[in-house]
Amino acid sequence: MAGNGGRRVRLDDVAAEVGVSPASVSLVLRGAPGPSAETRARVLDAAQRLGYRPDRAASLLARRRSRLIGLLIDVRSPFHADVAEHLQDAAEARGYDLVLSTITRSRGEDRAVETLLDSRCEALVLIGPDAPVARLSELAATVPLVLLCRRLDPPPGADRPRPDVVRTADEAGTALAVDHLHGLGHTAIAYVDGGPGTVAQDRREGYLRAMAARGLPPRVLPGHGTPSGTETIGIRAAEALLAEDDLPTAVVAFNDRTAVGLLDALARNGIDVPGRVSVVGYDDDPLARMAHVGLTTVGQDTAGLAGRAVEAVVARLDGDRAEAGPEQVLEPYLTVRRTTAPPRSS
Amino acid sequence: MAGNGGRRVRLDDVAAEVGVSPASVSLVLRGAPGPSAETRARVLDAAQRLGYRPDRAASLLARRRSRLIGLLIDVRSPFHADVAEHLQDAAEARGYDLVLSTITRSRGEDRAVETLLDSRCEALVLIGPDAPVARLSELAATVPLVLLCRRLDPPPGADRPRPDVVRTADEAGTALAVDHLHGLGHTAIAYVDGGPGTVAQDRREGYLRAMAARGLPPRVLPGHGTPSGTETIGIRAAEALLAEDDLPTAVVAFNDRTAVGLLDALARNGIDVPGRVSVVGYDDDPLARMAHVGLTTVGQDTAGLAGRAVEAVVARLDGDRAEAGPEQVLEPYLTVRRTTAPPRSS
DNA sequence: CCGAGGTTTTAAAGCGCTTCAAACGCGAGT
DNA sequence: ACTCGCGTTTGAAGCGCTTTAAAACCTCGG
Repeated sequence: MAGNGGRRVRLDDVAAEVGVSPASVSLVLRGAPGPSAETRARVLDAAQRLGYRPDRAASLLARRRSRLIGLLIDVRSPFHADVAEHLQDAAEARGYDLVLSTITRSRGEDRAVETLLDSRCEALVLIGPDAPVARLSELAATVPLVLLCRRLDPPPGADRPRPDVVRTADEAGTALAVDHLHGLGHTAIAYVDGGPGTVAQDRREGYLRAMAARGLPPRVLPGHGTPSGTETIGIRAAEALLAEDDLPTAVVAFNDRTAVGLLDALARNGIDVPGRVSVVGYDDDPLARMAHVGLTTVGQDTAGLAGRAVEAVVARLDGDRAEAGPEQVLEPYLTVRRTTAPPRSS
Repeated sequence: MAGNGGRRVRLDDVAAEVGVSPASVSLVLRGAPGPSAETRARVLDAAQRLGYRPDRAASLLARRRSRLIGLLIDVRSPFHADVAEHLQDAAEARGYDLVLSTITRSRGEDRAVETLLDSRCEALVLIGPDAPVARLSELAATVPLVLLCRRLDPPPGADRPRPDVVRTADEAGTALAVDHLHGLGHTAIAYVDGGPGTVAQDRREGYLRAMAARGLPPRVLPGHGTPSGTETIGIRAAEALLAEDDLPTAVVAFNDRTAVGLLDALARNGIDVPGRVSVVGYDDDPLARMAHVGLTTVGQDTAGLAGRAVEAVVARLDGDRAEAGPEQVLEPYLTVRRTTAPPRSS
């Protein structure tokens, strides 16, 4: 539209065009009450005609409140991307905006968080951060903080500031997987672990408890030595299983990526899935949904997680809650695809 | 550090603490020349002690130039993430900062670009945008624009504003793949196409020309009907190949994801790779690098692309170039992994 | 002891927008 | 006619930082 050669259109330009004060224009453009219907129409028209676009920096600076929520994600994770999208929507619905900052090889969590703080965020949402509890508690003292998909363990002293926590019941997730397999008739169900980290802990714990509850012998394949939750772990696990020549009829993996590694190694060795071995993953990664993978997996309610996170933020910011609310724990769900079936009728 | 209960520390607070003017503090903090060594030290110390963090919005607003480059990416693409990281570094080295905006399901290219414009970006870099040439040309009239990995075809009229273009020679990429396979002794080399789009066009063209140059009969498997460049295309292609019972000894895929689909479908049907069929992908996706995939693939010089893009931006912004420079075309390179081998000797 | 010439420091004017108290009309009430 | 209240508009004071022109200070040679 504006094929003008010069400067960018400012609020004042619009005001001048219409013949009202900048104040009125500002009110109209933000839908604030006050201006009459006629003024509204004229301002809106002029703004449109001139191709006016408000300057975010200026607006941000002038506003008393920024209504900005900072989100820390790892841009490489599809799960994070998914949550981010839902957060975006949920925040918008509550009149907030999202600023996101991603961690990269050359940019750790701390730096990314600093960026967010510098951007006038009123609250922070961190998805599965690695930072130690002490650091998180310290941060929570500075700014309302929500931890997504990460327990706070061990909890900081009762007098220490404490972030809100929204997460999935990961214990229940692996239990769900065991349930499903047991329901199909499996009894020899192994588990591929995902390394340290609270999430991996919970999932393993859930598996162990579910097995115990059914009187089944657990079998955990260690997941250390490689980056947590990667394909490599799955490959190693498959190799270990094959070497021992003692295949279970089903395997639950910590993670979809790990499950995919497992799947691939099994295929290479001519082990039919789900004919000979059933496999269940965790995360409902796009990877799992890929047509040729069709991995049965445990999914998390990303929309729900996002919604709760925003609610927690709003409760602190708009409500009067100064303290963290109770931990919010959502239930995972099982998506059955093509990698699970009853054990071979021997 | 700052366990203070109150407001955030401002520039003035630091100034007051040290006993100098805010102006001096500003100068010191930005490393501008002027302040004496002693003042520097005292200011730095105070800033540190008070835990001062400059407010980006305010700083941005006050600065004459924003020195901000807007980057449009699709957060789901690992390739984009990779480029973004290099761009970050390259920009920083030139004294620029990156603002990134991602396209999502509910947020098209246009909206994402608007966000960038609202953020005071002085220039925009778009990675493989879908927008039509006319729209891009229009945008280029508003702000210096760099197109990454996307030809401008057909070129807008000579009098129309024109973005800079930095891309990989995709024709050369598939030619490289054909070279490699032919060098190994393959002559029956098929190609799995990737749908419409300039990139897919170039790659197909490169394949066809390379085959023709060697007097080999081309064989293109169509890639339409499904989202461009996905696993599904590869699976369909494999099925088509198997149905015809006329397997080539090698296949070049438009894309790594497509190649992976192909690989998987072949494995399911007991076709050994690379024993019976060699496969080459394109993109050097993390997917391809996964240990159990080991896909031979054509890679792009992401660091180079990023560097050129930033150079183009700087040339327009700091240099005096008002017009777009010549199109920059970088050479792709081949990474040989485990999916290619000489054809079965027979 | 003065002023030139250089180095440091600072006052003050914004950047483009929001906000809030105050001003302004205008018909109703007295 | 005069005040009151109400819906609408606006002047002006910032938001926290940068920047520039000018002031203040210093060192020296004359």
